Amino acid sequence: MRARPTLEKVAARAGVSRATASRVVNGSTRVAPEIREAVNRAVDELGYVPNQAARSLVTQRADSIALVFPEPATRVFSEDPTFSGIIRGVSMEIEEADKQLVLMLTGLAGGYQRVERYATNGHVDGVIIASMHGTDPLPGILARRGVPVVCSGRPSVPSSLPYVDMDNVGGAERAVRHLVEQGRRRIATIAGPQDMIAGIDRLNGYRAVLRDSDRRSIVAVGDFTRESGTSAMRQLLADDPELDAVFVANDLMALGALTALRQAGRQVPGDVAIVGFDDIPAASYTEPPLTTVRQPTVEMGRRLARMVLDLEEKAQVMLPTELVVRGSTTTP
Amino acid sequence: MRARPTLEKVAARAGVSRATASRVVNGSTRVAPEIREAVNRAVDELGYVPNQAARSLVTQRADSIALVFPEPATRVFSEDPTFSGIIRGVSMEIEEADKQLVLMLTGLAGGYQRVERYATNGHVDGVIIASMHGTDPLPGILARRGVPVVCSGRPSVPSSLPYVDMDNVGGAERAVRHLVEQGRRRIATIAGPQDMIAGIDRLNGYRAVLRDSDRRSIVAVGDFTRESGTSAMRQLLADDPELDAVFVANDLMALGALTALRQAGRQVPGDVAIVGFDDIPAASYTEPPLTTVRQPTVEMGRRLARMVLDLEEKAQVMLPTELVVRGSTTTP
DNA sequence: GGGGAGTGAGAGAGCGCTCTCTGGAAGAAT
DNA sequence: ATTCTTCCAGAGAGCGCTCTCTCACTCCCC
Repeated sequence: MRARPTLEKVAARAGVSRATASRVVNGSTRVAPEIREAVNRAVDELGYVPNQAARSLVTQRADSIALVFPEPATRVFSEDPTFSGIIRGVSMEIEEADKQLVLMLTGLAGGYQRVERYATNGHVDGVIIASMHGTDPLPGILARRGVPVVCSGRPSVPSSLPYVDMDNVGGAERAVRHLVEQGRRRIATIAGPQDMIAGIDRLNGYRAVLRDSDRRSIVAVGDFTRESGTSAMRQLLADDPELDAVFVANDLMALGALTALRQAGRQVPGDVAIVGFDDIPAASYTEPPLTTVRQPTVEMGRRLARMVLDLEEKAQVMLPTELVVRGSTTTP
Repeated sequence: MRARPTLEKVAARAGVSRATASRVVNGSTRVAPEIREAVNRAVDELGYVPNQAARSLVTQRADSIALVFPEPATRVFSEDPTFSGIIRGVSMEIEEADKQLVLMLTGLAGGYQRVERYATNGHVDGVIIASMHGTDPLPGILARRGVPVVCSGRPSVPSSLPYVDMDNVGGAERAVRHLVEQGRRRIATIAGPQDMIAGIDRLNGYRAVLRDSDRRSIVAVGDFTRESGTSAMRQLLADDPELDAVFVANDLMALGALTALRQAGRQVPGDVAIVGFDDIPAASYTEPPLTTVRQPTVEMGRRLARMVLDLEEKAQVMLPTELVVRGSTTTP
């Protein structure tokens, strides 16, 4: 491998000074066309690529941003495309801005310190935290340290930190209202973990609609895994065998609930209608296909990236969710 | 935000030279205990974190490695946990080595150039390419440029580049042999794309066993998506209504095939036995649960990372796969 | 024609760090 | 007591780049 050429070499070859070569490489307009031309030719001939470390050292910018996934998230990772959607969205924007994406899956122990150290030493220009738990201390720590931070999901304690959240409450309301409109009387819910904002909000949405429509709420709590959906559904059926609908706080649990309903001999949607949340690919392929609430995950990733890159103002943003009606709540 | 302290500041506070402070920070043993102590105290008090750019500039190392996913991979991403397994494995090793993971999802246009430029300018110490297509030119290009490269999956053109591959042939053979042992006579296959090494190898494994057991092969080709599994299955049923087993080259297509079989009124495993490949989570939850071939994806990620980090010798490695027998091929 | 404005290119000072080289002190060997 | 080792700390030279400052030159207007 030939040694990588330096700006010095390019300048020598083009017969100009290093400073001028730098100007051309960085696209300054204040360079005479013929000189610009000569430098560009030298760059091409030598295959020159700027050394990022040297550049970062003087500019104090890293041209890369970190995307942090706390451990609990990575576990769900495999079956839940929410995260891959966010990654895709973030990646697109980052790529467009010609920056780099550093992915950090914070391990079990010492994950925080690692991210904190990494983020505060000028490695990255900003951090996106795909935190599921609204009480995560990391965003606050980094913000205090002066690192630009944007969170996916609203922190559960009010703060001034920018975030991009999904309209979980609205989505849940629309889902439950849909069940009400279908004439369902006894509408239960399988809620998500109550230490995650998504879990809390979706339950709140459910409660709000039931209150307005004068029905009583029937609640079981799961942990967003398929298995927990199955056992929560069993519990609901035991608690209230007459229930005729269930709003499940995510699709994975809904898949589990579907299994429990089948085992219990309940027809879907005949006996029990079911709505999920997330619109994962599998939701289209269940029998019957699952009515669910779609989230703009890629868009979320894009917005997160644009904010942290300062391409748009850092703010507290709520993205709309959308009800996707399929066979699990209506007969064609 | 207070400015980040430099080594100079730490040295001044500890009353030593910058060189000595550097020695302590980098763990040299040739420093008197009391001085080491003093420096460490200064580091703590000041909250010093080394500036990576400056360090990279002089050491010529980047302390980070890139994980590249070509576009076709990212599309499957969402439903196929193979990639998240690899990411997890890579991430674990990288974290252990205290390096960073740069994730690059190469976009549609100009993805190669971008990765090439990025990797050859000293940004990263090595590149892991999660290439699905064995003909990908990127690994060769980078290797020629002197960048350490390791591929996931064997290149289809023989080369000396190191890779970590799954035993696709062996897995397919075991799967098909399992069908033979179950007394199945007419064993079809839904093959994967024949421009991907996994697709080719799995078909070869199928063919080898059929040849040995004196059966004729019945082949349809899909593209690893669920939909293609459905239509390939329909085609197979049309081609040979008497078939009593099908080996499907991945689970996603197997899920699709299951749908087609159900629609065609075939009992699984009564009329038709079915085996998939990958052991995605959904495979445990189909009705009946899917017999499939499990791949050590996390292990694959680890090995890839260890090789590119030079923690183990770069070689051409084949990881074993494992047949997981479930209800889609046997009745309890 | 002279002075000021404007423009383009070079010189050079660092950015924060590592690492070699040098020097001095202390202990071992003669 | 003197020389030789050994060991540890400091001095200083860069790593490759950006960016300010300076200077030379051209152009224009009065």
